[in-house]
Amino acid sequence: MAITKRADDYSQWYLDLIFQAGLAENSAVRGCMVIKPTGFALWEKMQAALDRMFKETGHVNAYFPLFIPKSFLAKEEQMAEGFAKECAVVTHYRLKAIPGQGVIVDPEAKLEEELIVRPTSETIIWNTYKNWIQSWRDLPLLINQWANVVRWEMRTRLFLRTAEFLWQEGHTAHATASEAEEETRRMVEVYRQFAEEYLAMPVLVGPKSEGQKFPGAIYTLCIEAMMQDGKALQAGTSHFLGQNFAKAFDVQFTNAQGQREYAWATSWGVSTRLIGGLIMTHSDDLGLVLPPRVAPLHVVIVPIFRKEDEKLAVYEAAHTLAKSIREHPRSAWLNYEPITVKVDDREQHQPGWKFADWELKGVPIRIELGPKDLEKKTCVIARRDIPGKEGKQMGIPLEGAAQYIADLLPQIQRALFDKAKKFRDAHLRTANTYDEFKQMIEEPGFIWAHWDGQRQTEELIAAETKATIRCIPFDRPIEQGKCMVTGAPSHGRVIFARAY
RNA sequence: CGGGCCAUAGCGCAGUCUGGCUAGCGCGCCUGCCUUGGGAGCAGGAGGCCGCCGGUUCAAAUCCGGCUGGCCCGACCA
Repeated sequence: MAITKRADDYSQWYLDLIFQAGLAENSAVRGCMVIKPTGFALWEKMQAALDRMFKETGHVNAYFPLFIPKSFLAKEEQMAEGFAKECAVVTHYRLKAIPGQGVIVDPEAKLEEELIVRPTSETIIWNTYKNWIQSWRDLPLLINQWANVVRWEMRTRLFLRTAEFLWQEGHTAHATASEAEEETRRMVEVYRQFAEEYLAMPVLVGPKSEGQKFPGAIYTLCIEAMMQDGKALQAGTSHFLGQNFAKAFDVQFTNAQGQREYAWATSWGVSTRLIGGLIMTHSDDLGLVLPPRVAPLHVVIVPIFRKEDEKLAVYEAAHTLAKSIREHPRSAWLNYEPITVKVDDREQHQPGWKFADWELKGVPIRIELGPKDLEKKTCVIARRDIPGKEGKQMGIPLEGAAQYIADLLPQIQRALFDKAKKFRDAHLRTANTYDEFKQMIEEPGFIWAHWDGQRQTEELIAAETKATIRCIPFDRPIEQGKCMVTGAPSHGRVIFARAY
């Protein structure tokens, strides 16, 4: 029943929380999860906000096939190499029923060319773009897809790494390199904004090292977040693909000067992994803590009463209050969606049980309403981000409660971001020597260190310490130094950490 | 793919070593009473092919053989 404490076993806490809050569970299919209604509602909130931001930056949605002919994957060499080891492959198109033995794969029904279940859609999409792009006037092509993808991972963890996951993948085509690079940068900025303003999750933004970039990319920009155990989570990536895919799929257009050119590409994505990141950024030993801007339910009202007449009066007041909150003027801050409220009228549970239950579910605001409050025409408002007595405000007049809540939600959002940022910054440290680094990496957090820019050096560090370069932040200080391993010159520190 | 462990009620487990009684416990579920301002209490009740197949035995959850599924630890990863 009780959730494992974070301090005792962080990963067990994470799993306990997901099961008990009812976000997801393991399915009958190895490595694939069932996202339960509560978890999916969270995903829908994220989708809605992101989709809006994509549209505001000029993108439109489309949908491409789940299956990709095997030969497509081979056309872009780096991609084939990067994903070959984790692809699900469809080899047959039919089963055969054998009486008494169930079904077998019909050996007669072998596909001429195997189909890959998409691990990402660059190949099928660029194969399609070939037909869509002829002129510079067809560009830019700014398309996003909401989809599921499959990567056959050896070891999986709910939300963070599952064999199948939900995501969005943007795939754009541009007439010039600089336009595509601008797009790459624009979209990582959209992700930063989403992570920080909706998920209240502070992130570092910048390129990945050569060794960590996406297969097939010229470079990869990322947002990188720190979890409460000090490990890094890659929360979103935006890739500049150069002309790699245009060349692989022969996507050429005629420019304004009448010359044939290959198109320039970007791709960018975030996934249901963000739900894992959200959990590991804010939640506590009592359960989930949701930032108001992505919380499917903002307010829950717990009625308290003894006798039948009290019950009637309390319920009536609770529903009146709920109505006043729902009908409160909408704000841009919630994308003009209403504040969502639920009156917890479950008769089989007592108030104390309900308090704990809603804390587990992460609802940002809980209102307690009982006979004592009704006498004074007030209510008690409790903040999820400040558990216990300190987060309770007594004597809020029922009249002004809706306004109070409308004001409180942004404060909670802000407090969550500030707390997470304070934690992140407190766990950003600097190492000057490799010995110092090795010692520091055993403690939670990120480390700023000088690196010579060489892939082999990063690989050596990873092999010896399990730490990788997470990000080369755009806003890092310019600082001349020497690589902590090789002593070769470095023009600035990069961020190292152990990662999920 | 290497190493370790597990399979008994919806969930978590005991029982297996040393074969034998009606297979048990906690949580959850159902009914009723009582309670409700931080995870209440009492009473009654439902729920099992003991993973599957075979063997030993008068007798198997328990011993033996095989199979299947799952979990954990390592190498790969959004």
